[in-house]
Amino acid sequence: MTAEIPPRQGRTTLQDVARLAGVSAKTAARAINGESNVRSDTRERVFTAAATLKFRPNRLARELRQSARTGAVGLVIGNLDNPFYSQLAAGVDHALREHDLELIIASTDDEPEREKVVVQAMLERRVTALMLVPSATDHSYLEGERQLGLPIIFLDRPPVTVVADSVLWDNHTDVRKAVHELATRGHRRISALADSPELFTATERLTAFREALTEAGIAPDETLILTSIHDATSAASATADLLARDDPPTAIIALNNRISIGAVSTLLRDDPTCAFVGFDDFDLGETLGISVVTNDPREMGNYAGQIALRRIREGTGTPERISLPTRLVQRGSGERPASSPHPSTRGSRPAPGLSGSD
Amino acid sequence: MTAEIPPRQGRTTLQDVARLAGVSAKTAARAINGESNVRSDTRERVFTAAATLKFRPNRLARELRQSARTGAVGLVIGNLDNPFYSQLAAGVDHALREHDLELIIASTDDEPEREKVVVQAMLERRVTALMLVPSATDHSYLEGERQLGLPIIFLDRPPVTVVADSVLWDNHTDVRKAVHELATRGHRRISALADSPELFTATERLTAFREALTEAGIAPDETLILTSIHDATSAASATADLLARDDPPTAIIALNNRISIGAVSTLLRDDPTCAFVGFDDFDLGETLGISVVTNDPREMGNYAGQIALRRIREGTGTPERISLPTRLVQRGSGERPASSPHPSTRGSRPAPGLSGSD
DNA sequence: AGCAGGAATGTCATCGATGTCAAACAGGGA
DNA sequence: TCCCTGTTTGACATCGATGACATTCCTGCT
Repeated sequence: MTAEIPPRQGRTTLQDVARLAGVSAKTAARAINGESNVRSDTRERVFTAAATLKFRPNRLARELRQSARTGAVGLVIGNLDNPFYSQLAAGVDHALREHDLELIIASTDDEPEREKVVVQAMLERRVTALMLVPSATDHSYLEGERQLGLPIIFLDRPPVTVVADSVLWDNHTDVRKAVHELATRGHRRISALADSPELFTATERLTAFREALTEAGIAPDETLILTSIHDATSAASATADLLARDDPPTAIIALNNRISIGAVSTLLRDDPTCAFVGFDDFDLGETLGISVVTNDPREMGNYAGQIALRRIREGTGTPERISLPTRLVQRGSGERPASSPHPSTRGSRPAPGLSGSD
Repeated sequence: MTAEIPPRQGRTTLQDVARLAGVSAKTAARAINGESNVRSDTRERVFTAAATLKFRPNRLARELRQSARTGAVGLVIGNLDNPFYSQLAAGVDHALREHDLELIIASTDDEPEREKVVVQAMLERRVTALMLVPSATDHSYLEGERQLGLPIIFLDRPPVTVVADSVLWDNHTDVRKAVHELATRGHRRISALADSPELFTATERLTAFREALTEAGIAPDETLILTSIHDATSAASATADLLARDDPPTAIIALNNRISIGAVSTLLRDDPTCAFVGFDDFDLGETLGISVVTNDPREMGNYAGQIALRRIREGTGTPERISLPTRLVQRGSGERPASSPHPSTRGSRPAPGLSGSD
């Protein structure tokens, strides 16, 4: 007759494979998942059937059934535009890579409200672990999940109202060391540029900065401490403003990567004599001879990923708080004596004081 | 009696909420999803019940039921470490942001085999759309999905054996313009540094380079064309080798971002006299006065994201092939006449010829 | 009061894979 | 040949939310 077999709508399912192989769905599943206790000839038949039908298992169904362990990990960061965050993500990606885990990434632009929204979405998707660079200050909304056994790992900034693992930087040691170095070379007017004081890292580093000044016998001059600098552009103009003061600083320390970039670009143009130490490394930092307190965001991401993997395997236990070391890389830009003469030409070429030498 | 209500294992479900609110699961669902035809007092009861139980809907279940439209988009890129890719991802993220779509990111390190694996995983997770920077050269394995109506968008490099939308750069116009500029200023020995010839972008840009030379009446000198440069480090040494030749080029053009960084770092140290044009912008590029053919990966990601959104809404139609313009930004590093004197000091400071002026 | 008709709610099956448990089967020993 | 044990296989319920459809509840109107 004209009765045709209607072409199957949508994707082929395990049922279809089973039907074609002449077995039950369960047996097909056993074969596909490589379970033992399947006769090798049936296994073959199932495989060819699956290949013929281009069968693609549906993870949603599988994960729904085996509730609790999905194959997705959620990562919440500030913004993929910022190399700090994207390298962090690269590190996490690297750690998860071999373990059949997918990485769901969402960015918050450091807005607490958005953090809640994207975390919510991830929880609805039942991620196996949640990793986040927090922007919100209250994380009690995660308490329920923690009790349900969801591994939660905080990166770069610690959890506030919830107990969870965290991987942070040692924001003190090398910042202090850098300041001490500057003080040793005779600098007394040292300026610090930082992001918003609401950010954990900013206040930590500023605290270290102030302590180091005090230790060096220098009274912190609050007019030299500029905060709430969110991007390279404002860092650049803040630096220019500093230099234009009647009594400008002889050294500047920038407390994150974007601020470093902005400050360096101003210094390269305007003032070759000001000593400088940046935070986080950047392209050409070595070539230009810029001293930095450097860290490797990939390492942080990778480390946090390892913790996540362990928690997934072994269940959550006593939360860990890891502090990763930074590294002070002296490349010369912090060594300029405060007494160097100003060049007569402004902006005609990069500051020699900032260039690589060794 | 001692019969206690056992504390519910695992997460609360819609059933639990319904039970507590004294309605059926379906009604609870209607209330939660904001459907009409729910009396406001029942809606209230459901909401408070949901809040009490901290109910979190299970997207896996929902998406399994409504097969076809999940809320996840898959993005396959080379490597989050590379700012080109991470900014691409930032652009996609930005485009999807307001549409309740999650972004699943996987990286291939540009290995064709890995591409298949991660794409496979995304398909199993039933992404609503697939966006990828392809590394494989054969994409016939995607044909089935295409026929099932899955929107597939290629970025940066075109699809080969499958029909799909693609968003590419105009790899010709500005490369040619840059070469013409150099030729106009008298350069005859112009070197090009490119990535692997298997990469679409590398060969396209090299083709443009060769054509431009020919148009300018210069016979392409193959010894000046170096390929298979994969990272900044090898670009730096390749550049150093070039400069050390008996008859070094007077101008160099780098054909992607990592190569640009590497070349610039060598030029800054070793040879201020060689003219240079980079590809893709980078931090401090402006400050250092490096001329570049620039593009905005975020724009590409965003654009591709828009296409994905449209395809998701309106279904796939005739595939589009979009070519985004680049921009030639002249900042001085390409203007150095070939006859400039070599400086006597090597490596003592950045090349004035490469520094920003005006 | 009776009734039409829309609003509100409920029942049941379903999405696709898999855990549970039982049935069918095969092979070896008595 | 028959029984026993271990291996393969299958039937069925389940994960949680929701679509299709049925039922009950109102409200206004004759």
